[in-house]
Amino acid sequence: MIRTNTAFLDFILANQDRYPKSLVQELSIEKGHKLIRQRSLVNAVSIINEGIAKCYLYQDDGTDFILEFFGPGEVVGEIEMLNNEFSFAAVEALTPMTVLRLTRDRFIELLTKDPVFNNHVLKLLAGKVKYKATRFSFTQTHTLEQTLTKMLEDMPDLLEVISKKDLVSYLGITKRSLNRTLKNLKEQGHI
Amino acid sequence: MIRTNTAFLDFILANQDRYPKSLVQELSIEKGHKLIRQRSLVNAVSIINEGIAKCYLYQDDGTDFILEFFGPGEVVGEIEMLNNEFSFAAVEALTPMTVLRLTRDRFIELLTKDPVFNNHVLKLLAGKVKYKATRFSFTQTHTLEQTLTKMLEDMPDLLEVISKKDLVSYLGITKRSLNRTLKNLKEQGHI
DNA sequence: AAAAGTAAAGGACATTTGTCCCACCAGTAG
DNA sequence: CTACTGGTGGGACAAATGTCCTTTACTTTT
Repeated sequence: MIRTNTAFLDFILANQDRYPKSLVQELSIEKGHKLIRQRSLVNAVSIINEGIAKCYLYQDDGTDFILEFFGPGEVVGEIEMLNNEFSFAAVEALTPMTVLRLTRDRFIELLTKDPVFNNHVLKLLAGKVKYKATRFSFTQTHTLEQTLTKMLEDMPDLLEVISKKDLVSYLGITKRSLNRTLKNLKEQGHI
Repeated sequence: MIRTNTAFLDFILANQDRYPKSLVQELSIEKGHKLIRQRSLVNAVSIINEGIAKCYLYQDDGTDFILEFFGPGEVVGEIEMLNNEFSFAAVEALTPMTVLRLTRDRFIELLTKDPVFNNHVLKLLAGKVKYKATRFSFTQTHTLEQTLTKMLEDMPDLLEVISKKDLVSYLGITKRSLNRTLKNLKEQGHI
């Protein structure tokens, strides 16, 4: 549920000496800081080194919808870079983070000149497609109780790591529904 | 709602002479035929030239969930190819189709040797991510009536092109709910 | 045209989820 | 200490959606 990509992070870290500091900049991000704002220009790609971020959309009606939780190795901003469009989602640090940041030019350069880097980006995009597809399919065709049960099986410490507020946004439901369902699961002994 | 990618199709068609027939094979597909089966090996990438296909997941409980409708220029099988995994979704022709098919090796070769081809694939994946993200966010945070209203605004001939059965799978709802909501929209004069 | 078979529409009720609101508790400013 | 604040949990009811089954409409057959 918190997505990671150690293969890519390892690759980047292993090659960091080949990428001068000025081009792959290591940054610390405070909790709550936005790596990307919605509907803004994105001019850098960030690879998460440490920490967790949420990637979410906010709708006209004020509700947030969290698409993914990003952990180490996940990449942020590449979609906007490729599409040459304003960001369609926002990304915000849920914990203190460190990220490796590539400028737009450097990202494009690596993409065209380093086939291994290019392949990592292709795979990572394919992974995002697959993740969204399976997650939304499941969420859409199962009740909240079924979805929550599965999430808690996959990640027993879910409720310690992700705030209820964020969980609510991730599932696209209300606080009330989450509380009610958690209560049911407890009464049934599933938690 | 039916996704297309004319830029990519134009590029492929314009370069077809450079790609020998044996390597970019043009195929006719009958309505109902599956371009990809779920949980199977995929050894070719298909670019849709004409016709419409549905890309869907089937779950354990027997329900289908349609992820996207693909039209001309959309690409099928590239995700499995990149991830080197069995297919996670199925793709089936809704109309008679023609597709341009690349073998695995040819796809990899173009990806590594043709930067323009590579860039098209990157963009196309980024587009799929964005499409899924915005669509699911909307569906999850709006009622069926709101979602249907928007779909009918975007595509007034929706009900003529897509069967109710497929619409139900696309929205992850039941036939009953669709009928009820359509009836309401008619009574309100929105259709 | 009548009968039979099949798919689509919808009524009645059940379940799931949302809305509104209140009670409770911890922190903290006055 | 008191009063205010923000966050959390949950009761009561409303709305949305699903399940089950009947009715309608439309083919096909005879």
